[in-house]
Amino acid sequence: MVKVDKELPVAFEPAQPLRRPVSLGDEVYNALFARLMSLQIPPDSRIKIDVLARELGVSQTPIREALARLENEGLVVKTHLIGYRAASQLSAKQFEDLYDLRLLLEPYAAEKAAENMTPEVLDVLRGLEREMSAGEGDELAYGRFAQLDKRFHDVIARTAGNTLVEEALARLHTHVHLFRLMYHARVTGEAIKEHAALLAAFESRDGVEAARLMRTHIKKARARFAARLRQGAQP
Amino acid sequence: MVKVDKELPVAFEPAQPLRRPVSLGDEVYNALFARLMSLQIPPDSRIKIDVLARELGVSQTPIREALARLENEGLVVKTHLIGYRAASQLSAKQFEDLYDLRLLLEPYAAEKAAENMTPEVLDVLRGLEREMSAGEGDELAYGRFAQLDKRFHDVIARTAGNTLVEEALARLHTHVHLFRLMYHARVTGEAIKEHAALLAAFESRDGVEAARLMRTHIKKARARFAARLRQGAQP
DNA sequence: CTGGGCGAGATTGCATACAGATCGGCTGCG
DNA sequence: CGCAGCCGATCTGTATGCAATCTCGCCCAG
Repeated sequence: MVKVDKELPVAFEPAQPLRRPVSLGDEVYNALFARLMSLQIPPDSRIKIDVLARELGVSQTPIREALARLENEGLVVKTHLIGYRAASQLSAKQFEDLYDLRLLLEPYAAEKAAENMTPEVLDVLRGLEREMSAGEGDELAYGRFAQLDKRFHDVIARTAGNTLVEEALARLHTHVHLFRLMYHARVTGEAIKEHAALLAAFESRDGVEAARLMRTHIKKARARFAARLRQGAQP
Repeated sequence: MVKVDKELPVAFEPAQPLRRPVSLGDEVYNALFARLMSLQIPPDSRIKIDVLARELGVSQTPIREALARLENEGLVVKTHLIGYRAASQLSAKQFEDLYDLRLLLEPYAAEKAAENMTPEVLDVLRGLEREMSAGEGDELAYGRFAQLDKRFHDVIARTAGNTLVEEALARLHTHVHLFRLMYHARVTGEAIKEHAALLAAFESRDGVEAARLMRTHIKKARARFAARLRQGAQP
């Protein structure tokens, strides 16, 4: 009981001492996650446990476990005695809520990240920015841009050093990703400029400036999608 | 018992067409949640599926489902081929992270709540405050105070109208609750005064003031627990 | 006599197959 | 055309075999 103080620091050690074989449930989770993210399983479509079990060649137990996890993350919804189905597309209200929350978290993350910035992380961020710039103009590669952008923000969140904030943001980003795939606003040019400005703030470790830039970045991103939404863009 | 939990959702979701029979998994979840919250299952202790199955008189499937949900909420952790165990007590670092996050979310929630405040919600909040004041000085009833305080904040989060923020905060509050039970700082007097001030801001629908008051309330709460932590208080 | 390494039994979770219950749709009758 | 009842599909929950881990006693070296 009093060992709490001893064990907790260990939980933060970077290296995992033992590599356990992954559970089937995890594999199923990853498979489903990928299918949802690629819209291979479209929103609102039913997800049948036994079909998946046959398809993936496993029993129903790991499927259930994976679906339970996905439900908690809001990617699928469950109705008792009816079954699971992929979550609906975000409504306008949910979209606003999501960006409000991002506006609360991401500037903070940027500020902390700027303070904790290391040359290594900076290199990673520069690399991601370079890849995003390289693909500019290529409309087909938008999915790739979205992935890189997600990574960019995830790295910042991780560098901030607050695990809870990092997890909360990771959760949001998956939804943003789905939203993007449906209403793919091809406004990568602006986003790239905003990322570059952020990088400059990170280089000089200016937390206040990084927070400010992130705030405007998120606001502008929201505005870009909101315009798209009002136009009634269809997938 | 105040029907806060029942009445508020109704206000936001007017018509629930059908009351489906609750699934066993949900019941198991509630049972486990209660045991964890009451420390009947202490932190770091192993949670054996088959033992629970016999104890609750159900099979292993619903137990697994409940545990999967609890894992996503961070209340239990799973190690592949080892099993589940109750989550560890928060470390000092995690405690700081948690309060940083609360500081980001709760002032925002208070501001929005003030803007959306209705007489009905105000009544509920007043009722909760009254109950908390009534129990003042009674050390044994601290667990009860903690519950009321949690409700108080939950109602505010719900009134803010941002579901994502509400969910994020709900998640944090469960951890705060556990933390409190271990290091029960009996400083209810101060908290009650801060709640009263908040109520005044809600009455006048002053969002900016509510946000400010909430910020100081959270900061002071953090300071109260931090002092307790440094003293090395034991459960 | 003490301490460390090793292995077998017991324990536990993982995965599968199966039975019961419920829902939704289809068909046929009024 | 509408409604009632049946049937297939599907989910929920149970029982069981299997694989991996942990525990603890044994043996051997120092």
